[in-house]
Amino acid sequence: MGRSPCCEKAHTNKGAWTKEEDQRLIDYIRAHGEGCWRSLPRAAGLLRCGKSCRLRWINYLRPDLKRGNFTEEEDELIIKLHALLGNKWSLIAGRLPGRTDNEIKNYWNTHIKRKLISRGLDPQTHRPENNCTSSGTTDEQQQQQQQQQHIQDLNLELSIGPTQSELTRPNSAESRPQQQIFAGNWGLRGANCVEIVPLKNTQDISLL
DNA sequence: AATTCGCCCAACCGCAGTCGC
DNA sequence: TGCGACTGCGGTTGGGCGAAT
Repeated sequence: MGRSPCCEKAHTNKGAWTKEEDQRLIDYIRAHGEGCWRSLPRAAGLLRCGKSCRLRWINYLRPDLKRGNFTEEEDELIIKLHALLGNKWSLIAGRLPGRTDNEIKNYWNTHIKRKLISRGLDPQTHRPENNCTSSGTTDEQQQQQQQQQHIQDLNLELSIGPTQSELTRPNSAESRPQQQIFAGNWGLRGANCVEIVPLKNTQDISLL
């Protein structure tokens, strides 16, 4: 027996949202707030599953969303955060007000990946793709190496502590050794990565 | 003008974590 | 303590659209 489906698929709409559906969702959330996604579609009179409503709200309808192109500063910040956190899009989005994880993920896959490749860097590891280059490095390559060195110089040190619920639950957090990821001056607090905290100094990531 | 190609992004899917009973 | 329900996340897909031919 597999897990039960998140919703009754036979009676739900799929695909692009209509303006009317958007408006219903906005009206409902304005009146009742976010949450209870499972019961929201029925309460709001939408033939959608809760997951779909949540995604639509978070990625498209939320009033605090910043639409439009990413700035050069945002680009660099995403690159730094990705070097720090990997594909933790929700965490990265948390440091970019008005941007969603989906938006950043898409932007990464369509723009930044290519940007890094053109700099000769591996998009996943942020290291030079071809480290067996022979003699005669160009200025551009030297620049790339300096940039890579800059990322490595961040002296990243992440520490992951217990979540709030773990802290309040007996026999959980205190009985478990603290997990640490030595990745720089930034610590991740909570398994859900609720916040990123500076551990020593922040001068290398002044944008954060 | 018609067709093809490639890019972009909204939306879906499956999994894992968390919560409540 | 175990289990089911619910939520959130990351990977992937596919439709729309503009550029190229």
